Amino acid sequence: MKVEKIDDNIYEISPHKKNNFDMKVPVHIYANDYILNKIKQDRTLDQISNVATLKGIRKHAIALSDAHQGYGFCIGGVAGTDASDGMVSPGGVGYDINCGVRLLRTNLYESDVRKIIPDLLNSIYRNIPSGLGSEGKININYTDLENLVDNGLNWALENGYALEKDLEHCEENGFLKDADSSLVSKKAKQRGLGQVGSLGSGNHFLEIQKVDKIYNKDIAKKLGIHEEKQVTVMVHTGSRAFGHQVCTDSLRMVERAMNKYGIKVPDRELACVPADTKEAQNYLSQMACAANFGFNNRQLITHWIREVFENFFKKDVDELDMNLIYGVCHNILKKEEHQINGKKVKLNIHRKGATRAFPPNHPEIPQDYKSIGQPALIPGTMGSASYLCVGKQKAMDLSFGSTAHGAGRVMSRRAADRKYPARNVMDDLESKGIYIKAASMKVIAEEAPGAYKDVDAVVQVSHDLGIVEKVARFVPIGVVKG
DNA sequence: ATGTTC
Repeated sequence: MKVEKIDDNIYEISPHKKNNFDMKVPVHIYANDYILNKIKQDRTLDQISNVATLKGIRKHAIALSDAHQGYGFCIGGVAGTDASDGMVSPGGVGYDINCGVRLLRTNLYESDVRKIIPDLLNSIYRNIPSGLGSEGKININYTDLENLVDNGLNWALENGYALEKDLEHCEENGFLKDADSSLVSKKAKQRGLGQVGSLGSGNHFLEIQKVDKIYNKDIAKKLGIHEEKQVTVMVHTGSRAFGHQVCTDSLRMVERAMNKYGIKVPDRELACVPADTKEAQNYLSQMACAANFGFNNRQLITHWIREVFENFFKKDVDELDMNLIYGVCHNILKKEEHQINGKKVKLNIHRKGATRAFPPNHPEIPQDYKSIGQPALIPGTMGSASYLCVGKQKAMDLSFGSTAHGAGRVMSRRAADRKYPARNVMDDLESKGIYIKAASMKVIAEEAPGAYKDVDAVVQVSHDLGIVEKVARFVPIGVVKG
């Protein structure tokens, strides 16, 4: 497979025949030498080239600077398919539907939290169920859950778990309208029922961070970030077993439909059906339910974090300025309008391990952020930095308005578990002044910083390409891992 | 990511 450098930080794989399937568009890879070398070490380029063979794909298939191998599609991938009859693929969203990140600010400083960080984290840990199979602490029945997934964050708002302004600062206002819970299996509902408001496991985390560096003071100020050492809180989780089951169910449905319609793809994991089939629409409605689960999951966790801070600092949310800066989705499919060769087209944008990064004045941006662009959050792995960026016009040209979603693995969980003893990882973090509270030692090894790419390099590529602008960098003080 | 193997 020939990978050709066509510009600074841009590599291309030209369309060619691949296992008897024609690539319909080129692959574009956004990387520097270090990242491209990492990306070449797994099946990423093979997978994104397969994506380029899908019927109805437009312009280019994209591997972002955090790309690594996933199920069917690579993670750190973006593909836009014709919204009328192009392919819709559950693997292009992934199992953790609407995994995402939100960033809360505070008016506290490192000196306010440093000494009490173990107590603060323990308290958060007690208040927010974490770990594999963890169950939320609210009691809801099937009807409640159906309301929750059908109405997104409006459910949280009505039930006293959200502020009006939380919704305004959330991608899609925390509500995908295509949701139809009557299409979701009883099994998905049953698995999700106890998990609303739980952190989960793997790379999901909750971090108390401090501002490490501000790159653009004016934009930072508009986002409520004022100086170094200001404390922020970041939440990274998704739709738990509910979304996982929706993906499993949908893959099975789509595989059956492919047999029925006689659709062939170069990799079985790329199961897909055209957008104008009932199966594609069924998947999109179920995916919307899982997305709405994810929005509410992060919202409940936010609510409980606020409670803990209120108790600790004896001040309310307003006094602490614990406002949501923004919340983004990582794994999601959206019907969006884009321009290709000067023509407006409607596309189903699959973002898998990719963050929407719309430029200033885009209609989807909240009113108070219109002039600065959509905040795009790019978390690192535990012990490394996270970034707050804003989307730029170039993102519309290069990546369907998207950027990377995180550092991106370079090593499988199993390999990391073998290579990094959890004790050593914890000692390393503590020597850097990072306190960690984890549900298991295994997760610490699997999520060792060395198992990921360098997030600074990942973000720098997006910044240098001009698809986002760096606004601020954050480093953790304390981490809760599921 | 996930009651980590339908």
